[in-house]
Amino acid sequence: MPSRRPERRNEESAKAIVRAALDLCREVGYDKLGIEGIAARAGVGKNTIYRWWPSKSAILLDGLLSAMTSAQSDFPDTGDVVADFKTQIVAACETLTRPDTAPHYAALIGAAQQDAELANAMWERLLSHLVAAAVDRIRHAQRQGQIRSDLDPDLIVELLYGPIYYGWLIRHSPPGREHIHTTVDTVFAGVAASSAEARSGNG
Amino acid sequence: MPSRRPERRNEESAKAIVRAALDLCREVGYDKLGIEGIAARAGVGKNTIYRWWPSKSAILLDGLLSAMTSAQSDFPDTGDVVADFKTQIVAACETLTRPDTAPHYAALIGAAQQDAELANAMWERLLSHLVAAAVDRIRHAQRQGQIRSDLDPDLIVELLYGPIYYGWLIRHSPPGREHIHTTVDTVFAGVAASSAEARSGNG
Amino acid sequence: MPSRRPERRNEESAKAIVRAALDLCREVGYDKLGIEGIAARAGVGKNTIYRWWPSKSAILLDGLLSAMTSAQSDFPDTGDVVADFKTQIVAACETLTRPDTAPHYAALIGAAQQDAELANAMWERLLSHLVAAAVDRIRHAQRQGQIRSDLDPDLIVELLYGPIYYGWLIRHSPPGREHIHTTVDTVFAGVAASSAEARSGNG
Amino acid sequence: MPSRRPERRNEESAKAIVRAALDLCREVGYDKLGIEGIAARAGVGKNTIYRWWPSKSAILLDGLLSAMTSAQSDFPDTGDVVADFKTQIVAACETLTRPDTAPHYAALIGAAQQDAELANAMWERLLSHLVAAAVDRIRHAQRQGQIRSDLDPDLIVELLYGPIYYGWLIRHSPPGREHIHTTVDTVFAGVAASSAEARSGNG
DNA sequence: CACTAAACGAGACGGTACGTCAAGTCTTTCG
DNA sequence: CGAAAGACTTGACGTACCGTCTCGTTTAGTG
Repeated sequence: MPSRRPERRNEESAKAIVRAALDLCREVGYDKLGIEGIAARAGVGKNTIYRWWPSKSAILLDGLLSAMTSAQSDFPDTGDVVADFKTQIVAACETLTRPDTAPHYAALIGAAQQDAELANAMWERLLSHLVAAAVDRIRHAQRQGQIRSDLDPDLIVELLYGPIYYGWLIRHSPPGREHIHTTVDTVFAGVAASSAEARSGNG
Repeated sequence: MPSRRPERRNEESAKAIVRAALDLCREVGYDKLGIEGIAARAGVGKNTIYRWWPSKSAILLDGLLSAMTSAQSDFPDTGDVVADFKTQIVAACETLTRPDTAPHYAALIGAAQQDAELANAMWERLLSHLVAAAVDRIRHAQRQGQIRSDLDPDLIVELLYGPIYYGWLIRHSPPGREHIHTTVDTVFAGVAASSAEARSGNG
Repeated sequence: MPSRRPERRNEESAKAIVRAALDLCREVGYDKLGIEGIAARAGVGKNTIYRWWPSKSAILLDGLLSAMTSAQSDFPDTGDVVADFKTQIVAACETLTRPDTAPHYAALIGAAQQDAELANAMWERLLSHLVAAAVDRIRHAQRQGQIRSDLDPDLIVELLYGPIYYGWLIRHSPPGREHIHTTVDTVFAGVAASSAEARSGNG
Repeated sequence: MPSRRPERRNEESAKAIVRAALDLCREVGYDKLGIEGIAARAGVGKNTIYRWWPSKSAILLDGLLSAMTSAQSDFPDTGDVVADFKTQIVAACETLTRPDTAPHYAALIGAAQQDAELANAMWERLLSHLVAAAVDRIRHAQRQGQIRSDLDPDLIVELLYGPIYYGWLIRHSPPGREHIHTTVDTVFAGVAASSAEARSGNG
């Protein structure tokens, strides 16, 4: 979705555009964010934007990514899977609370409901790495006997992250450290190997 | 949000407007849905729309509500809380899959990320009843000793519904019956009273 | 070309648009005249212009016509055809010299070289009446024996007006009264009935 | 207006540019003719055009001149001034009818109404020679007693060419041989020395 | 039953932003 | 080092909707 054409492109302009988009989005809101406003703020022609990005959401996605360079792929592995996930989720949830990422991320998730291409790009560039790392960590814990091995690691990721996103997107309450810890604890109580005898059939 | 003014209002036009909005939204997508299009399709003047609704999302919310008259407040209580939630969530998730509700609901959730008033209206009119009923059912199970009583019922609702919404909104995979059952089973394994000895919160 | 749709139209806006077009054309020139400028100057939305006129030239044509309400169809007939044409041509040539008509008329003639529809509209609304009146006057003089009756009246009109327009459009010298009189005298010397013996064959 | 800078200039490119301009003007019309289109068609960078010409009209003027190398300065002088002018005007009017010159010439005359520099260049490079030659021929005829010597030769040129241009630019009818001959005959009837007794100026 | 007042369809209005296009300038790259 | 290629800022284009505002025309509901 970004820089499809690797040819001679003014990186200064590109940065100014992404910066203007991020700032304006925070100031006026995603709905009132427009290409003209971004161009004016960035001191750039509209064409220069249209030349390199197909839509305002693509610009914001670029901006969001560059604001999220931390805690990406280095999933902690201390041996204690529960503690590791607490650490990781708390870190990941910064994106949902920091004022320079939260509104943009929420807006993009909202827009992605209407834009399959954006949804795909977000998955590819924003989430797939994190989810893959989490799945790996879970598999590792399963091999170590810490987690029931009959459960799909993807399901466990959903159980862990789902409540956070649900609270954030539907209930509009940003996730706090306490809340995350309780959630992770409760989920792991259900997936821990020690409770392998838990009812696994359906009713 | 709707019919705040109880004065003489043409119910035929109102129905035509809501119907036109629902149909057009499915046909052209929420983004390209516009008041002019709705008015034209409904054979109605634009003023008639603006007189009774403040925005396209308000119209869609009215339409979505009237398409969701089923399975609202009658939460089952068979004594088996796990089975009851499976039943209820499967029913509730129809909204996330039926083609006459899913796109509108997703669009509204997306739009609500930018519109606090809409978010509030959706909570009030769409979700609060369901969540309250679920909370009640959980409290009942807690009193019966089926669920650990040290857990906030709201948290449990999040654990149950969160993964579903996460899968739907973020991963864009509609929830299936199997998936729901597994999710509910796994969550209840963690919240069941029998696993009360599970670690309930370390640092 | 103007007001094709007679429906409810704001005449105040229409007047403001035509006035703004005339004024701006004089101030910045026809080439730099644009719909946006006219709209801004007239305090009007662009749509209101596009609704009633297809192009800037159509607006100017309307404006030019309303500035030329004088000396239209009342061709003088004093019995002296030469004097009558002097009177009439001098009057008609005001359009080519008055600062509130000359630049617009020149611009429209220029634009008409690239726009057959405009050319047609100008002929129909601007010139055909005048030419028809002149032809009538010539026919009358022919019946009275003042002008050779073997000559096409249209040719005589060309001989009379052609040099004026040529001087104006090609040589860019505005026609003066003396010049017009000399031209008319010289042409009538060639078409007068008294010189009927003039060589009429070709070489 | 053209090649002011005599430095190393690629004559192949120059020719390609002029050719492209002429062709494109005929194909898409003067209004839609643009520098970008010319550059693309000529396989040339835009800068190469801007380096040597200030505007599209300057390119077309160059092109038009090179397409009019015939019948320029060699005004016939057979002794019969009427026949000579018939010959000359018919030749000159080829420019107004040939499909490789007529549209460009009309476009340039139209554009010159808005561009004094272009108007000047056209007079200097296109017309002044022809008019000077015609004036010379008329002076010669006056000295020979064929034409009234009290008339300004310039006026006679206007009388001869004016009707042609008027018919072409205003009435949009290309000049035909018959029409030219009749016009010339009638004009000369008025200016011939034999009709010197014609009224030469009353009030 | 006429009268009045509103809600209605229609759509013109002043605006704003869209995405496209070309202008003329500037920079990079190649022959 | 001139020229091709083309990215750049600028700004107008014509379109599409916005939300507001008349218009006449129904249509209730009241006097």
